[in-house]
Amino acid sequence: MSETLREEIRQKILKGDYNCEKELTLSIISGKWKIVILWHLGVEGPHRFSELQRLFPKISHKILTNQLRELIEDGVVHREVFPEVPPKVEYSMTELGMTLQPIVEMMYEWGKKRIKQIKQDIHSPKRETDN
Amino acid sequence: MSETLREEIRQKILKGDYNCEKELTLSIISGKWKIVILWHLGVEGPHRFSELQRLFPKISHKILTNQLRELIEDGVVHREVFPEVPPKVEYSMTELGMTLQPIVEMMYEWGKKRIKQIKQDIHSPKRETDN
DNA sequence: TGCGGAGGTTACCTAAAAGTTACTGGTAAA
DNA sequence: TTTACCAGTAACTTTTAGGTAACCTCCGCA
Repeated sequence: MSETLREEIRQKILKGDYNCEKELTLSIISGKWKIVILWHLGVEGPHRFSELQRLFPKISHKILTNQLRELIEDGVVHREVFPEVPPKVEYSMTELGMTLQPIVEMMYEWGKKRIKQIKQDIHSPKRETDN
Repeated sequence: MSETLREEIRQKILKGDYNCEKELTLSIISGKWKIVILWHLGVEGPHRFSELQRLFPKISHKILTNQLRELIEDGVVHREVFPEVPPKVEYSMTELGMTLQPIVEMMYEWGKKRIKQIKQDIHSPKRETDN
């Protein structure tokens, strides 16, 4: 069986531990590196492990594996091993994963705008009109 | 000064601790109860503290305060105290918060669809065609 | 024979998030 | 005069996510 969801999440669904369906979505993209990974795979196409490592120099080896595995278990990322001389493993978005892209995209846009605002607020004198 | 962002997040932005702007968005909605809170405030309008408590019986008093305060600090939720007999405090979405609604909505829709799929998968025999 | 590159695992540690419990203060109704 | 309601705070514990460092394998090559 190809897994489609982390067992832990499946349990939560069955037990009714989620207050609402959107928490499932959040469960899947929550993780310090997951949306960035999703974004790169979604926008730029497949990447191998070492490419991802280079993309995020601060992520540790283990954590990257970890984040990737969870994304795979949740069915949004696909892992393909090429039986080659030095092993080659490619990660790509699944069809399901691609359906997440619009959300990731919106989060990107929202964050970009918000950060712009914030930087402006920092550099311009604040008014004390509200509070 | 009315805060617009948790200090901790502001620091991350300034220090370049985010790999990407979308992580800011995630920082704001991440939290076990935040999107549900946002959803209710956004769709149903203002709620008082005790109403939210009744909405989510499993959340503890302190955690609810906590989640609300972070949402307030991040500028997406507004807190209004009515100086009344038994204290009354109302929480509502800010304008900024409302701009998050489409994202919350999409996450809701995505989660709903996905859970439907998963429940079907659980109840119907699986094919072993892939993997 | 022993190094290096690719991807992976394990044991362990730390920090942050979530949760519990018990307290505050004011008033209104029993 | 005691209880209940409403919102909040402080002290403390538990859980979980993230992170470090060391190890493994397979093969190819110097």
